[in-house]
Amino acid sequence: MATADTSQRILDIAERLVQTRGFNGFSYADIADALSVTKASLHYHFPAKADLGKQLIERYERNLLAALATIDSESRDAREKLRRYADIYADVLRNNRMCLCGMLAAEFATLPKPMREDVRHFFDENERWLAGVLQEGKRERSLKFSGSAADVAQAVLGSLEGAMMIARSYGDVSRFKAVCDRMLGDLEA
Amino acid sequence: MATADTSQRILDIAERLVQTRGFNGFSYADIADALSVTKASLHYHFPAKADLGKQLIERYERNLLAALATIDSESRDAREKLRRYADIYADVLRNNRMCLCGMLAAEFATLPKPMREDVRHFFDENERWLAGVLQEGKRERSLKFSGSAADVAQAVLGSLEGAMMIARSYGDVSRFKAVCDRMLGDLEA
DNA sequence: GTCTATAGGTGGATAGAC
DNA sequence: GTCTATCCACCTATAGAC
Repeated sequence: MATADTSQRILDIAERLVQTRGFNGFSYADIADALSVTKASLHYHFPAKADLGKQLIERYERNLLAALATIDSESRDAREKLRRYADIYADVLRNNRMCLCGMLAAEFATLPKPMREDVRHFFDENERWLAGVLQEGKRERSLKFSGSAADVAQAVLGSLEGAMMIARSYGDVSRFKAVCDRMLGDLEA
Repeated sequence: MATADTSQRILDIAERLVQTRGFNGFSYADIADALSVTKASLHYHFPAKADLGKQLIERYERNLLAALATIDSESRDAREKLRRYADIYADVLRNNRMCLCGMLAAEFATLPKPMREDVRHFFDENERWLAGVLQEGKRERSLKFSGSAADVAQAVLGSLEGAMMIARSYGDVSRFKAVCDRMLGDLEA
């Protein structure tokens, strides 16, 4: 479709801005410039910046869950699922972006409350999916780890978010890939 | 000393603000309120916010390097050094703060250039020290890992920063401790 | 070194015409 | 739905008195 509706185009621009500059690092004026509309017309679609932020997270989570469903349906084993999950992060970084919610986690204390709950929910869903994959991998013997799947899921998520954030400071995707491959290698049976 | 000089008191307040709210999340007015002085007097000590930010990172790094020197001199083996390194992060988180440079890494794209270089330098120093400790641990057999010490150092730093950032979103230090203990356990021989 | 006062700009947000 | 015009709060920063 060449004609995405206006709200979606606003969200596209805003998403890029948050992932590169943070929620406190962009303004309605930035979006207005990029879209060649006025600030006032943006307020028609998203009355307050908090509304925009909340819908941003919710769309981001929906898109991720859809991607995870695709991975679930297309992968042969848990090992492959985990590899493809990490690839999602690498692709984001390749566009010089940070994970939307990783970025918002840093700004957590300054976020409107409704956004905070959504950020946590995003992490919860990631860990839930990861724990499932890890458990599956242990059962089928494509993955190995000690301790609970939930604990490992938290460690994996934290590693990816942290490595991503640091690698972006160096503008160096290979740095992320190295950390990533190491972690995946350790988990593979 | 009850009488720290004014510049240091300004840096103390600013440090807390950056670690909790980010560099774009506080203003000179916030510091002025906390110190009961006017904004204008702050500009006498730090003409521009970029100057304040730069000195903030440099002091933070000096303090960290001093702490690492203490760890080096007081620890029996590399295993203990690594544990105490992780404890520094846990203590920061216990004060509801994020690592100063982890925070700035998220805001990297919006930072004044001189601050960016200092942030990277901070990470470099952390990794350099970590790689030394890891190498030492391998030699003396208190630590074990595959691959290069430099690669593992990057993974460790990324894990701690990421786990810290996510745990802070939940206001849950035990979440960080769990990830941390798991990682350290894997590295101990 | 700290103050008052203020400049000059940008932030999010609203009213009302078209 | 998008525009012009505007509000008001806040931002970083400076000038100049004390």
